[in-house]
Amino acid sequence: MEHRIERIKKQLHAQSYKLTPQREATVRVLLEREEDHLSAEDIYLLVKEKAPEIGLATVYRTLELLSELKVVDKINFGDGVSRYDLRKEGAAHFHHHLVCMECGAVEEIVEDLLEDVEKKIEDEWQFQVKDHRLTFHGICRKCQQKNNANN
Amino acid sequence: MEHRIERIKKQLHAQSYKLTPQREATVRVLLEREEDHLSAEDIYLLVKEKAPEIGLATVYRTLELLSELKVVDKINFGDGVSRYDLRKEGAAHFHHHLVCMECGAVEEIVEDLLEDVEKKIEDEWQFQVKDHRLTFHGICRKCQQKNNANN
DNA sequence: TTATTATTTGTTAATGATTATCATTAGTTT
DNA sequence: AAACTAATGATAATCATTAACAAATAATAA
Ligand SMILES: [Mn+2]
Ligand SMILES: [Mn+2]
Ligand SMILES: [Zn+2]
Ligand SMILES: [Zn+2]
Repeated sequence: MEHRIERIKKQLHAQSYKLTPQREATVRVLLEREEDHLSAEDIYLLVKEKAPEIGLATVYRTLELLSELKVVDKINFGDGVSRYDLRKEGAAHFHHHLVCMECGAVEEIVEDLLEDVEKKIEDEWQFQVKDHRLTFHGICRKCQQKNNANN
Repeated sequence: MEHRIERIKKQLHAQSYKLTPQREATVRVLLEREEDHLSAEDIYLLVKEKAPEIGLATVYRTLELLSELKVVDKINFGDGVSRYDLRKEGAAHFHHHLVCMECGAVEEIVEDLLEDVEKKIEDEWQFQVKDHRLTFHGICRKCQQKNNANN
């Protein structure tokens, strides 16, 4: 944890930004809830527990900044809000998601499944891939079992 | 064109919805601009040229309805608006996109590049895939050439 | 140190996309 | 025609995000 904060601090300094207490508190929340996919509002409420004086705009600003630094990725699952997702340490590409259409659960896939596809895109479409977004919509394991039980 | 409208009409009737003049005008705009990725507002302005009396809310309602019927897919490229994209006729899955980070151009890939990946997801994650969203972010052919010329 | 300048923050107001409300219209069924 | 239902258009409401701006904080110069 401290290790990752140190690294983010360095990334900020490299662009001559500072790791202010507000920014640190925000990063800590993101680290603590790494599995989740929190909205700005969610994050704001959690940061408030650590730093009650923080303002919502600061959280938005921090998340924007962390997006620029590619510390977080901003995603949209189609409900009306943006969600912020910590990049896996050292990952070149954004990880994938499995979204259950029944229960809404979101599972992460860290393994990069798109290497072959990207090669194809670069070769056949002459498009130079920098990053990707991949989400599967379907039925999660739990819901499949639940459905089978009720039949 | 007429053929596709007929088919959409049948899909609507199958759920006992009607193809009203407003809905038809909206569908016609979507067909005429099939390559594009229009926002609700964009579509509203285009429909107004055919049917000036139409209201914005009706356009939203129609797009919502067409989404339910899977005639269109609602997507979000990260600017603040939802965009609506006609499904390719008979396609089981949503097509892919290449978004240029420099000029913003959006290219479509109709070929399904994810069959192997989906098989893997189903086998190794026990997740039953119904659909997917795949977008690549990078540099389009044109911008690559432009960049090379300037070096 | 003190004065000056640049960053960052919190509060608040503004914006802009989407949704809800509701009276009106069009279409169907008796 | 009367009664009922579905769909529409105008408008107001909602809600996430951004902008504005004065106050606080940190960095730098004098
Ligand atoms: Mn994730
Ligand atoms: Mn498309
Ligand atoms: Zn589920
Ligand atoms: Zn380009």
